[in-house]
Amino acid sequence: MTDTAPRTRRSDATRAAILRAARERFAADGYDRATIRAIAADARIDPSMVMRYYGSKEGLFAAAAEFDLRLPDLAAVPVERVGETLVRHFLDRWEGDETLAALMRTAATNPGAAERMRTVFAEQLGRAVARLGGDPTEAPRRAGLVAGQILGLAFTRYIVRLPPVVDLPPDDLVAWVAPTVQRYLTDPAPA
Amino acid sequence: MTDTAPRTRRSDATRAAILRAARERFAADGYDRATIRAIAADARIDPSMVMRYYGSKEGLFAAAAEFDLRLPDLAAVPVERVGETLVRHFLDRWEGDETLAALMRTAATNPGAAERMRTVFAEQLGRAVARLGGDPTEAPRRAGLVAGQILGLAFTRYIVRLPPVVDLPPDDLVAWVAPTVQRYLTDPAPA
DNA sequence: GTCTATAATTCGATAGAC
DNA sequence: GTCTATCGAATTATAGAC
Repeated sequence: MTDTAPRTRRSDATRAAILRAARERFAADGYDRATIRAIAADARIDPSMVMRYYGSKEGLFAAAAEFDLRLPDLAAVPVERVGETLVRHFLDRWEGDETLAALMRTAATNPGAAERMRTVFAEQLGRAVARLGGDPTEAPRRAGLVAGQILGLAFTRYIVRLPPVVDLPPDDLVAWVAPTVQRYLTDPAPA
Repeated sequence: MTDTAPRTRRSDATRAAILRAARERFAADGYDRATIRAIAADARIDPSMVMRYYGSKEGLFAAAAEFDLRLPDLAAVPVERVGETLVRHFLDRWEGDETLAALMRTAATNPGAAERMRTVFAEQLGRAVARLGGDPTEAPRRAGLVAGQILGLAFTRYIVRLPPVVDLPPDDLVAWVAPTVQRYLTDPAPA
């Protein structure tokens, strides 16, 4: 143990560059069309490095698709503004991070990514909704309805890029959609 | 012109079988993962037949992705029930036809399919919304918001298959979501 | 009209030199 | 640690026999 390279101190920079390029490519092209070769070219390294560091394309995607919604604590905001808070948070969150787009594009055809998506929304959003109080047995359903509206917004704005939705300024979007989320979260279940 | 095969009467049955199989495969797997070989195998014909009839994989998809939302005339229903009518119609429409799922899966990564999707929703849903009366300059935006909610519902229920949304009976789904669509269609624009 | 055979690519993954 | 070389598999598309 008296060698000159004491630490397992490989090129963490390379590793990070791969991950960054992978996120971009997966976001832009989805799982199938994003090739290891293209990702490696973006990261300015050899394709075989990707295999060395992440084992396989699936392993790389698993690492690239780690996603924390970073949801705020809904118990800390006035209950009548949870809808607005949540919509604005999601808009901010994914305007600055393409990972969710990558996950959506991939989940459309890849079962593993769909499973990941189910986990992310059931656990993270489910937990945030549960903290609002209310009937605990209803929390998953309310979270599911919110996910439906939020993901539909993401799909039309960032994936399909429907012009009227793309052109709407964030504030207008919040004004339109927040009441929907508010209702899914706090209104009594319909008869 | 006195031949024994007077009509360009090729095997229309084969052509239809290809189209049916293509719709199923594209719906289940998306564009990239749905191979011509698999589609041909489903249709019990040779892969080269697909090329003969549709020219290319893109040509086949274009034919398979023709999609008519078959929207009802919203001017013919009581204005306070247009939301309910629309949500119920969409649920019925795509429970019985996988083409929309195929289009969504493919639009996630294929620019041509995304363009098709924009056209379908802008033209068909846009026209239906315009028939409701109201400010014509607002119709596209309202249609876009409705598309966001509706497609999000489809994405969570049929693509990602989020359990709480999958488990909700259609009637409950209508009860929850119809007010949202109703508001996007008929409420005054928020300040 | 239908099928066989194959061309031309492209991709993920591996082996091994340096 | 990084790269060269290549394998084996899968794909779309074409040429041509029957």
